[in-house]
Amino acid sequence: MSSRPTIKEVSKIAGVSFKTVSRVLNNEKHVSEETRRRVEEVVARLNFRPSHAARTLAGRKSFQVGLLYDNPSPYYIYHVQTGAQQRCTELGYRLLLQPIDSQSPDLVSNVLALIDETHLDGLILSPPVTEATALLDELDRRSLPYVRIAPGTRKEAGMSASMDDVAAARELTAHLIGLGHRRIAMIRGLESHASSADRLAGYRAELEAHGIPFDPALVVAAENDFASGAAAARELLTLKDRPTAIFAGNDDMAAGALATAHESDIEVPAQLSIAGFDDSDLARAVWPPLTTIRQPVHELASAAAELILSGTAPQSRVTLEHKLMVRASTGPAPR
Amino acid sequence: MSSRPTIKEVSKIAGVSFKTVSRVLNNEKHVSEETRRRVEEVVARLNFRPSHAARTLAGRKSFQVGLLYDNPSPYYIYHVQTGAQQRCTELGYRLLLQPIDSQSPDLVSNVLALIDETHLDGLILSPPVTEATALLDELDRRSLPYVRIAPGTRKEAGMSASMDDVAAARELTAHLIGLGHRRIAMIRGLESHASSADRLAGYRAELEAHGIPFDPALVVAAENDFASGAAAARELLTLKDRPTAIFAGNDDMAAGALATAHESDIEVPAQLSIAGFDDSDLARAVWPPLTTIRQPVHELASAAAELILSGTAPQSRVTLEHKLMVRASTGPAPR
DNA sequence: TTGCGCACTGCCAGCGCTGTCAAATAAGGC
DNA sequence: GCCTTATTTGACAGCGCTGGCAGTGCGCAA
Repeated sequence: MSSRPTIKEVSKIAGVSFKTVSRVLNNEKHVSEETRRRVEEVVARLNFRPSHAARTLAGRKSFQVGLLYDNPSPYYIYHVQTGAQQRCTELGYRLLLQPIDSQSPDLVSNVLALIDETHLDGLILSPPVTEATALLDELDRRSLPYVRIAPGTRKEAGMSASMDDVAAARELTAHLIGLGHRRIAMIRGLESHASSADRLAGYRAELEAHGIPFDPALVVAAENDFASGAAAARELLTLKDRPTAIFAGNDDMAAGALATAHESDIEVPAQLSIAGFDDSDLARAVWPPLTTIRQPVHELASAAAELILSGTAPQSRVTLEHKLMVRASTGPAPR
Repeated sequence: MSSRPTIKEVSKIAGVSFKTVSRVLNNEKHVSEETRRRVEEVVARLNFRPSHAARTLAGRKSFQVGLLYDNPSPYYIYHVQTGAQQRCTELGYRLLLQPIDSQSPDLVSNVLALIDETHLDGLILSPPVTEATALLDELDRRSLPYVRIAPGTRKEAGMSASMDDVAAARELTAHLIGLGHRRIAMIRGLESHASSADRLAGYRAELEAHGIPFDPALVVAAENDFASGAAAARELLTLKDRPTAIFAGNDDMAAGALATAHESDIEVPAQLSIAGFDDSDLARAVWPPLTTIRQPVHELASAAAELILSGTAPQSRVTLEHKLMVRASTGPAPR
């Protein structure tokens, strides 16, 4: 009674062969309008749901795509997940979320295990998994479709959804320069994230475009999190000729810098401007709210899902718009 | 070549029947040590992975559990996910993450569809899905095992993993009272989240235990997010006899309150103490860092996974410890 | 010597679907 | 009206595994 009905029971009640029910479920043609209606009615009445396992086993598709991630930012993960999941659900697919250690020597075999076990139809890679070239090679070899979100390397190859990190970083830097800042520091993120390099490049390019010499002493490395951002800011603020603005590679590090400023009784933005990148929850939760770049994470993920599912050209690339969000953490340079 | 090997190929190479390979894979007894070794060797060499779909179809278990959530907090979701996922992976299960609208009239049928499609072995419910009684009833009827994380109602029934919200709220309130505060306001969260009520109850109980009369004017409702927390704080701070401390039902609302204080040039904690609840990322990212209750989200989820997978008594309950995190957002009451 | 229990192994049905192909029926052409 | 072609339907194998059961070979008691 409470156990699930099968396709055969549906067919018996509808008075057709079970193959016909299968046709209706899969929206195949060559089913008369009348038969289709009758079957659909029984399906609805019995609340029948085809067994995913059986379809996967019998057919050549599993209606499942995997999402690989290795990113400790809850905000980023959350939006990647919801973006991809929404689109997948709409298109009748299931999304398998798979956290994974992108640095592990077993990365490739772990992913292949996942693929073999679940008969995945495709894979969405989010940074930094996007940069695991050994994995990409293996996927190519198996010709398993995959899309990369914000890839850093091999940008020309395969499918991807990205934003223009260089342009965004330039825009943010231009905003600071426009406010009169000349000594602009950068807290750069993890090397393993390709976008870190792009953001640095954009920062540097914009400085140069304005004839401001690039000063390596003003670039400090951190690890994409609050604590390392705070530490980097402490380092920057002890410089003899200290910067009037700090551009952090993401919002977490910017929040860390902000905390350092508070600690040192430096007023933001009166004495020091601080900008972030991502427009995560944090950007609006700290005080003052952060000037930052809104990264369309949700949309990137949903575009990625779209790309992989709607069988487009195997090397389609989508670029989405970022947006400079000017808030209260940046202001005119002090004189 | 690149396509997955099957159990039959493994058996052929190992020189045994494919049923024996199946026995090895499932760790059944009645396989001689030598045969087992030989099979395992071939499995490793071929990198064989049993098809999940086939096992599900043939067997009576799917080795899959679902995690249902409907919570807009990236931080919370992230930790629930990773906690549950880790434990599931360790125990050889796959975790299916399923966001769902707990208010939808189709909730029950949506979940049943998921169960029927994927042959789920069990379900982990996180708040506020834990309170969907129609769903719980249906799961009971089908006798599908489920665990609830931090259930609010029917606490005595079934399996659950929770913390003591009442005790935690009392502890936090006691901390504020200990600092000399007497006019302590509360920003309470969404009614749909059962823990909101518990936290309010704990706050109230502790006040009364100290002979401080409960003042309904000091309790303002908000919606668990930054913006509504900020608005609630604005309301509280315009009171003629304004509170010296605000206890917010979660960190997001506390961060909102903090922003309101900054806006109004009220010094925290010198003129106003603010406390949160959860110890999310936010708690350490804002300035000053929030005094809050550390909620063991990760551990709760992992305990929930443990409960559902290790076939314990059908009404086991696990309670985990919270911890008061005293940081800089609370201080002695101004006089 | 036979019998019996036990540890191990293999055979086969069948889980609930899809793919293939053949059969049945309807529609069109003369 | 008869044959051809298109449309709709059904029969059946088989996807890769597990469950049940029927062996097979061995040691040990009778």
